[in-house]
Amino acid sequence: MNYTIKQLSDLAGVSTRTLRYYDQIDLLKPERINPSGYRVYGPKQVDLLQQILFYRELAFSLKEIRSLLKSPNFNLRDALTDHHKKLIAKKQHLEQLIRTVEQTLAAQKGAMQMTDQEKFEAFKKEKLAENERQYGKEIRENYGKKTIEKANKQFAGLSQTDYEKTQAIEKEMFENLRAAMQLNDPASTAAQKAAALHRQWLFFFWPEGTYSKEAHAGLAQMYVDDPRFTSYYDTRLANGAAKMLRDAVNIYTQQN
Amino acid sequence: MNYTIKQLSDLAGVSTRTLRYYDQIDLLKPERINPSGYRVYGPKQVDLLQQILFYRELAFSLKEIRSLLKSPNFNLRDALTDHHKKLIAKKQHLEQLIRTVEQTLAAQKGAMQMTDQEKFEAFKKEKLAENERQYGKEIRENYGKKTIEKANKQFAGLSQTDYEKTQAIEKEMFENLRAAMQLNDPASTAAQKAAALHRQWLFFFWPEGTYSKEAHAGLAQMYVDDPRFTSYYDTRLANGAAKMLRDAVNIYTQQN
DNA sequence: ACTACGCCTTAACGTTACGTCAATCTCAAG
DNA sequence: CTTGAGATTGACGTAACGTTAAGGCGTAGT
Repeated sequence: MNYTIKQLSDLAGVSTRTLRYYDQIDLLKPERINPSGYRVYGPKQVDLLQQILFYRELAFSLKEIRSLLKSPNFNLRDALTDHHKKLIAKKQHLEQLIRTVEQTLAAQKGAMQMTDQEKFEAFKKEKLAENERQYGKEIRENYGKKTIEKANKQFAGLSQTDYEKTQAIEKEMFENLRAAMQLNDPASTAAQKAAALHRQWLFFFWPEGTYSKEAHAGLAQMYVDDPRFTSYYDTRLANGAAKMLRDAVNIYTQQN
Repeated sequence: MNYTIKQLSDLAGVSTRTLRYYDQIDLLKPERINPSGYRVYGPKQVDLLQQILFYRELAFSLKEIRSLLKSPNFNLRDALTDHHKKLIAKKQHLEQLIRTVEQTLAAQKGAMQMTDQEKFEAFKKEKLAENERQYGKEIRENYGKKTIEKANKQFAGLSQTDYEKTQAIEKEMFENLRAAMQLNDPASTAAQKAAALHRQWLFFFWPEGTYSKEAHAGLAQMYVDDPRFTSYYDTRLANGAAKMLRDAVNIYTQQN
């Protein structure tokens, strides 16, 4: 039973290029070469190819396969054990990746819902603060203090008491975050308190049931990745505030 | 805050080659080039690099990252979802690989233990059969039938009754396998019966507690991969017998 | 015999994300 | 002025083939 390159490639389900390549790298040489220069494969080559493809499916590199099949004392056991370790490591890496992507996705979702209800609340608040800085005096003069506070509450969609709570929580969080910045330690008590307060703060803005550790950690990551978010924190405290909060939240969500 | 290529590379923890490459592929261009041809990076580039590295950690390709960061309506959500799918697929593939490697390892282990107790039993049996064919008559004449049977038993380390059981089981298995070969269907009742009998047969030879589905499936795979094993089955029935048994065992171990 | 068509050959570039020289130029310090 | 660190471009190497390109067999139909 002799085969041309095409016949063998059809038989084994690989391309002819693959077989030529295997020839080239001395992995699978044809039995002989006919007068016209054609490669001729015999049954031994068929068997060998099967072996090769078997190990290839196990994601061994061709170089490894060559070693395995060539070395007389072919140490399959060790090679398999070693290979197994590598695969496990790869898998764990992949799982980490997937977790990160899920976090980012969750944060995205959170952010989307926020923009759905009229853009990220932090921006709203920022705008409100800006508005007040710029026009507050004027408005207050015209309509009185109560009018503008009421407007602010409505803009954020919060009740009077809730609005006051978020203000207080955010203030306290910033204080703790400032302390954490001085300690430069995201694991410090201050930093962890800031993370916990951030969580509390989020509960006022995120739709019910939206909160999850992943979304929280993901959002914190977004604070660092998206310059618009970063500025919100960095301008209020100092450069690196967003990073500090992210690191604190990462630790916080991992521990709780 | 301007940086030379080395400074930025130290800051970000990547090589200068990487930065030159990113420049080359239009992923991250320096802010400007100074009169001596040096690359000069500014804060915007630092931010961009951070973004790039963030997505790179998520295992996005550089091409994808470029699209993500360049397109104005950069659709992170869809990209992430898509990416997530790919990662999951990769992970499942890896898990399949790991299972296969584990099966192969388990089979190896089984085979090793067998060789530890004097080489794979099937070979022993083969040798015994050969011995009997070649010298059986002579021995029988000299020592009588009982002597040789006793020798066989001892060789395999089995008691008299166990020895007879294995003989019966193997015979029945071969009959079912033969039927399966004619049907050419590893899912057929005959094939599945053969697989079950093969399992029973193994129990006599494998050390207690050694049996597992993985080891069983792995051993069956070895029957196909190792020509010595293949021949034991193929010569007793027909070409393809080892494959049929493997396929049957694969189905069997998956279903039970 | 001629031609067409399928299969064969080698050669060589493309892919990914850089690592690693090599040859040469610039800069700051001693 | 020398020296050594750091800068530049250029080019090869990596893994496992896919994909042309240009040209030589083989055989079947006209």
